[in-house]
Amino acid sequence: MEKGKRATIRDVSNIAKVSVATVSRFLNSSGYVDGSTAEQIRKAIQQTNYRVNKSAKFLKTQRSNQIMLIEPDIGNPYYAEMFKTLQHLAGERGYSVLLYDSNAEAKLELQALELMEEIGVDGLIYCSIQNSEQVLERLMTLHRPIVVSQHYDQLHFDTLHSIGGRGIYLAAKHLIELGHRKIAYVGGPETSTVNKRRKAGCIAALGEAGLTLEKDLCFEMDFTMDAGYKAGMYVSSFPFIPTAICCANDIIAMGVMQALREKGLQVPRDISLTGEDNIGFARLSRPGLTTINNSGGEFARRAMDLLFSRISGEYDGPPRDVVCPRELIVRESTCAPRA
Amino acid sequence: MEKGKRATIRDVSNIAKVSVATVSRFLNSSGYVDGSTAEQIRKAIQQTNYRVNKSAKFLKTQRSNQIMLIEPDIGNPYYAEMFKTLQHLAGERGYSVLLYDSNAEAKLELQALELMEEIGVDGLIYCSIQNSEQVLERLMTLHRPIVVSQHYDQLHFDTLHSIGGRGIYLAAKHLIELGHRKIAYVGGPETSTVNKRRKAGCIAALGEAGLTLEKDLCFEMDFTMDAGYKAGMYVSSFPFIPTAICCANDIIAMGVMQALREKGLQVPRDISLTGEDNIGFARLSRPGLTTINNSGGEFARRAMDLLFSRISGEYDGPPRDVVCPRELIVRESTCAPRA
DNA sequence: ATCCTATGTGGTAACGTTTACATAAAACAA
DNA sequence: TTGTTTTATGTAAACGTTACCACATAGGAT
Repeated sequence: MEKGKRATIRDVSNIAKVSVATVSRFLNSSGYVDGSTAEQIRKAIQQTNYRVNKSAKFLKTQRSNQIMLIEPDIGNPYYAEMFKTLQHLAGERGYSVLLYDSNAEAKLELQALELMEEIGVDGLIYCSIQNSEQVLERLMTLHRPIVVSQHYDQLHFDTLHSIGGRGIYLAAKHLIELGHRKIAYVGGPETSTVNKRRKAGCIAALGEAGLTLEKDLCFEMDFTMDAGYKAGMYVSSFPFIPTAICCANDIIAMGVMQALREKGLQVPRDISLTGEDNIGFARLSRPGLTTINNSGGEFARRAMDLLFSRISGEYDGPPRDVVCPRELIVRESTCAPRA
Repeated sequence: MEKGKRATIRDVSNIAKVSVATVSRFLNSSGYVDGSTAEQIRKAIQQTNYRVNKSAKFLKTQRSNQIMLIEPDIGNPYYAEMFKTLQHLAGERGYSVLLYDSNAEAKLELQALELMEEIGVDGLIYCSIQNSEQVLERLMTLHRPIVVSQHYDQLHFDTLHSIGGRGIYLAAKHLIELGHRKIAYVGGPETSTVNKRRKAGCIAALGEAGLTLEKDLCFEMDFTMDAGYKAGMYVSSFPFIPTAICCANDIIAMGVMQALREKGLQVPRDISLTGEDNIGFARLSRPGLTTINNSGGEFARRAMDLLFSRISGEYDGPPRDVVCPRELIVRESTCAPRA
């Protein structure tokens, strides 16, 4: 073995005085290898500091033992938790996770898919807040297991809509049951499918109570704290402010809360506030934010199950549509409106 | 080409009626290829939906065009920003970034290094808040460009200590200049090198003013919001509370702020508060947090420069030690103490 | 006419694995 | 004994690239 160069299986086999095939069998526990031989090989590996070359292995086996996660913003604690859990679970099965942050841009999503093909990952978990036709088409040409975080009427892949309208529906319903009638909605970009669904959830809850979402109480901007802050500043300058605000996620709600506080409005006395995602900051904020438990970790677990049942070949049927259950977490940011 | 299988360079060459060598030259712009031939190849690629197989390419070239980022907590916005910037910059040079979240555990860091060798990444950016001898040793056996986020007295790798004691020093100095004399420190785990440096920075500033860090005003727990919250609850129950608290990072400060608020103490009127990192939440909190600008993006940019100068072979000298400049950002969470 | 250089193309040996397939000894059954 | 199964090992052909080498043609310069 040359100095400075990486040891190969051949180096090991030479030192252990066996064939490469035997070393390979030893490494993969695939086939017979004698105890004393194994000991020789172990020594040789130790001595050479040998590590398998994954690329060569993949080339032969066509299994990369990698999965890819595409998500729009790793700065969002929801996705950070998802990634961490995913990495952990994948690790247990000998897989690693390739994270691609799409910044919510379709162009970058497409780039990620290119990369994925070139690398030959075994599966994909695709989370997006928009809905690019082009991406969808590309996804279909990928002949690999895929889990998508959105529901499609015509199912092509396994879907897991942890991000649907159900959560906001529950939150809005909670507000209505508390007695609120004038409720605002602060969501993400109008074009975002996630936003559409969440808004629809809000409207549905209002509808059941014979209420409507007033046009000037519906803010569709961005899934960020900044956007929430702006919406909060805006709405609190109205002559007749709503008694409650239903936000499409927690960080928007944090922004809104900030703005209200600056305007001298108290949550929940003057105005009730709800979020969705149950991120750490929501729990520790003051008042604690009433929100929807939408755990990135829980999503990761279910997505992993779906993905691996396909990768392992255990399941090979039609696309499945799994709904991530959700529950309302009532904290101090909501109460009955003042009479 | 078989149906359902991935197209190879051979499929392309067959359809375009040229040799694989020519196709390879075309793909890599390495060598002559006639205009009309190029057109044929282009068509064939289109038709077969061909994508290069990175593993095979790597096997031959020994370049993976991947770099790895190891960091302790992607849930921390500082690291999230670092990753995003890194992915962006790397993408511009045709590289992709493999993120490994170590959860601040040495065991996982070692796993990451194993993976890195097996995959054969071209470079590593290693961020850690501890200092495992074992990891350090392992790093030295890796014959690849490495950038480390800590300063070592004996330099073995390029280092970039964006995370040093300088920031806290500036913050503490700021507090002292405002007139504070009784200052508390809330940091991370005692064993963490980062914590040690930051604490040292705090002590240094105090020392210059002839002050010391009182033992019962020094809290070393964790770099989390929860820990900050606990420390805040604790310190505010003292009979003589300090007039200022110097936190080792922003999320600790957020936790402290929460606790103080619950205890009825006003920031900064009753107590001044500083953080470090300048994360988004710090800017939007109320009052805005006085902090140290320690941008993950800036770190990423510098780390990338260091790493690529080595990967490209442009630089091959002794290890370099780069200091990330830092600046105090004064917001509303600090003011002079009440007389 | 001859030589040189620039242009264009193909053949093929690696790169480091895995995995039939072949071979052989040992263990066991009849 | 003989035949069968189990255990143990080696040989060599892929996997999809790249890059070195050889070769061929064309156009210019001498």
